[in-house]
Amino acid sequence: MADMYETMLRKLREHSFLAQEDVAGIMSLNSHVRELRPDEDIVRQGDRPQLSVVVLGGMLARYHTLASGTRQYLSFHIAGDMPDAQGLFLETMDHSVCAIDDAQVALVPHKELLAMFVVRPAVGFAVWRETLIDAAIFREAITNNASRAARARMAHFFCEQYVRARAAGTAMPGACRLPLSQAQIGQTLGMSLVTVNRTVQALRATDSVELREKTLQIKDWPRLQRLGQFDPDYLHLKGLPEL
Amino acid sequence: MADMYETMLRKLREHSFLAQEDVAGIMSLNSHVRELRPDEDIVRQGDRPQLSVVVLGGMLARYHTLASGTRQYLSFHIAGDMPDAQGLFLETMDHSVCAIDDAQVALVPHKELLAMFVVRPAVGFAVWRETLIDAAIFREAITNNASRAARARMAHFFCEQYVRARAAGTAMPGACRLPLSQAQIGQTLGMSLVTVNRTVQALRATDSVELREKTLQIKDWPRLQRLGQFDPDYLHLKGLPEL
DNA sequence: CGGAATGTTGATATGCCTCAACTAAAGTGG
DNA sequence: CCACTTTAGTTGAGGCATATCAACATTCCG
Repeated sequence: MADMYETMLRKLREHSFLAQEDVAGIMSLNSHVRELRPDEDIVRQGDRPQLSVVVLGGMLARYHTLASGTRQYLSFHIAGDMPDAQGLFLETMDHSVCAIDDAQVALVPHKELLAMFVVRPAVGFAVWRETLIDAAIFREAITNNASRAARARMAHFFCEQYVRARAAGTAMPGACRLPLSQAQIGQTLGMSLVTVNRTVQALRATDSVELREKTLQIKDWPRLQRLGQFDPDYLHLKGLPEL
Repeated sequence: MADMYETMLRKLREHSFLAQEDVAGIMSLNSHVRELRPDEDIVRQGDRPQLSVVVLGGMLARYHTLASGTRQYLSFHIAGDMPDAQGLFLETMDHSVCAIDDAQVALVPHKELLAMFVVRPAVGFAVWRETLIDAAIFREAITNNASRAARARMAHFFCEQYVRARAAGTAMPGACRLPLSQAQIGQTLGMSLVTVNRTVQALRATDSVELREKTLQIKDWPRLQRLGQFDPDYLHLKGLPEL
């Protein structure tokens, strides 16, 4: 299984320069690995976590629970992501984090991370950058959900998931894993299950993507990108692999 | 006019403890004040800013520009907010920042802030916390736009603006300034201008809020809160003033 | 004072939601 | 290993919330 240090370094180096001492600092962090089952929560709304999560494998999600009990998924996280970095500085969680499929995470004590940020500011800045990219992704989701019609909205979502999988190194050529049910996609994009189903079919009919058996098959990237009006700038990826 | 150091300290102290030396560090920052006219941009999508913005007075907004040319407003910012803190760590802006009405901002060089974060980590952590609360607000906007019907969505939005104005000290008793046109509200909540107009009226009919002449009048806070299913936890305000 | 931006109202169209039924696949226990 | 149950996906029909179009009222502002 993936090593935490390697996974974390890979991700941070995507956008930040780390000196020898910074790397050494990261390598000195204590952590332990935990396996998660599908739908299992790792942090819950209202919690005051003392550990930070680094995704090693599988997919995690953040979500809000509404008064009615329904979920709103906010973001999805794959290898290298730190889906609860905010827990480092905000007392209580305003959302929950769960596993989507089987997942492996590393847990690092907040104390150790904070102590390192003081000694090696560059590491703190790199993780900060990470949380800022997160925020950029949230902003894009606002725009996507508020101002694009169903088909474009879903196309955009698929584009993002694919590009991020590419960047994380978890994609196959022209495809990536997307272990979401249609119901979950609905709770992400704010559309009903029925509309999700029909929109998936509408996209399939464009011959640009296909979602089958938890795998997203990209059949015509330029067309999909056009359909979703997708511009990857907001992901702030430096060396975006050619698509 | 408001003093930058005072405004900034007030805001940071809402959630963070600052030692004497941290305060001294902030007081030593160089800055200059700039006046903005309504709709004037201070940072644009694609820019690489070298200065950070602190809002002293008036209201600023962040927004995306879509391919079609229409705007999607992402967030609104009042006294104490740092609406482009992300520019500190991300090369290029993925969105723009503009003034909504007449506004005053202080501009602080990135270099000075970054140097201070190294010397006084607590100041960096406080600003980081600030950006994390920002992200929490974005997440709530995702949920609001994706999963609430027009009336609840607008009620929730009004609740947020009022509570934040209270926290920033810019509110009057039972009212706050909200200098948005109905068109802008539509570009925030993802609804058409016509729907905004009718929804404003629908809310007025509930006798819980009234939006008139750029002022939000809270007439029945518990009812408005109920209508918008508003729970202020996500704003991470410590000493939330009683409402 | 005249023109532009903002707000208001009515009528019509439509995209998406809801309800409902059914199929297919996957997991479970005897 | 097969009956049984549950979950996931699919399809059709009807209704409603919201978009769109269009006209007019009002306020703002140069």
